[in-house]
Amino acid sequence: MCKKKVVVGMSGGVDSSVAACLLKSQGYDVIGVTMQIWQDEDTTCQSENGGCCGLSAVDDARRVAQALDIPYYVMNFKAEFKRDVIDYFVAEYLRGRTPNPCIACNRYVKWEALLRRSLEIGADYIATGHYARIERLDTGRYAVRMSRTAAKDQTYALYNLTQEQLAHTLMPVGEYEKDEVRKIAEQYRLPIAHKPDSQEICFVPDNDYAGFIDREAGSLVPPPGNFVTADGRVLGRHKGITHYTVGQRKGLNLAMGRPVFVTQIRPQTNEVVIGEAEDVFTRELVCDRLNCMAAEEFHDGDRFLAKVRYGHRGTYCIVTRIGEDRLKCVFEEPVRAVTPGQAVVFYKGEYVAGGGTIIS
RNA sequence: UGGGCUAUCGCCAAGCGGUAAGGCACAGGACUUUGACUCCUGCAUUCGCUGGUUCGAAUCCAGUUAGCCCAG
Repeated sequence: MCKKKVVVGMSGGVDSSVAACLLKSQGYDVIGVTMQIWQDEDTTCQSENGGCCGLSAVDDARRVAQALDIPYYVMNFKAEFKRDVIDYFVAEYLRGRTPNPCIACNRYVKWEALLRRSLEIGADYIATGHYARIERLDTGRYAVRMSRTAAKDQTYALYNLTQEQLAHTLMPVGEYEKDEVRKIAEQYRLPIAHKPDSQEICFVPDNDYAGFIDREAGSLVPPPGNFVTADGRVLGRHKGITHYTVGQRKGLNLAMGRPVFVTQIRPQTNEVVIGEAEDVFTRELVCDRLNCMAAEEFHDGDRFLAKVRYGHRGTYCIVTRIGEDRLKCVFEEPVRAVTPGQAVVFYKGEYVAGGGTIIS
């Protein structure tokens, strides 16, 4: 018999480690790979030499691979990551939009680049530690399905994967609850069983993404401008549109006596529009750059549960085609902070039907 | 130059002789494989200044300073 070969993207965290573990016990020929995407060589070297912390992603992943007795490699994807994630991220902010780097990273780096290279070395699949399931539907199409834990569902960030990519992907962790995953990590005595999960944008460790953009884009960064109301009244000065996103409250430095929020960013006039809490709600949006997943295509009148951000519970909407690659969604109730640049993901039941990028 | 009004945390604002509410802003934390939202905690030994009356004043009195309004 010929064991299926699978490359597991290992971040050094609990989930991807358990994914590798599960696949191995399921009989796959497992290869562990950590994608080097932005870390400095220096940093990696330092911690590898056993400095004070010694807890880099690579270190942890390597130790897990050792514990599982699987081959382990580090692959360099810095160029792809720079082009498809960082440059995109910065360019979007300069345009006054709010990108989702994880979605770009998933589609273009984790899947496109890693999958290609994995196939090249003879793998049949790649696998990750995402809380999601991949299934082949009766229609023959592949789709991402919500993880068994509704509380820990990561399908939103995966809506943009292609059929081809899905056909070569495994997500074993999606069948388990989060605490089950931790238990498995403990059972197998994986060295990272107790690492905390969660982080901010991985390539902005200090969480100062505006400062990151300043360093990346330099003189291209838009200058300070006015905070205005929808009817044009000037309320104050802002630090530059890259510091803001729709729905934002904190950091405005506007003492209006009540909380106020960003309702719109106008790159043309370099203005940030401020409004009341209720002004942040809208009933419709337009998106483009569509990707179909469970759905073969989108039809006028289709009704989906739509998520407008990671962690959104979802709101039902009716879609209408308004262009070759463009859709209008009308929600059944108001949705908060629909933000250009973010993704809208459509669900049919537990399956991702598809999605697109919000443009207004 | 007369007359009046107001001066309390970065902003707004309670307080009316009994030992400084609250909101906004801000800071820290929680939550979170994006940005946000949300939640929790913190935030004036001091009330424009100087004296006085009181057991006791941000609260009463006098003077002083600043801003605003009306008159000229």
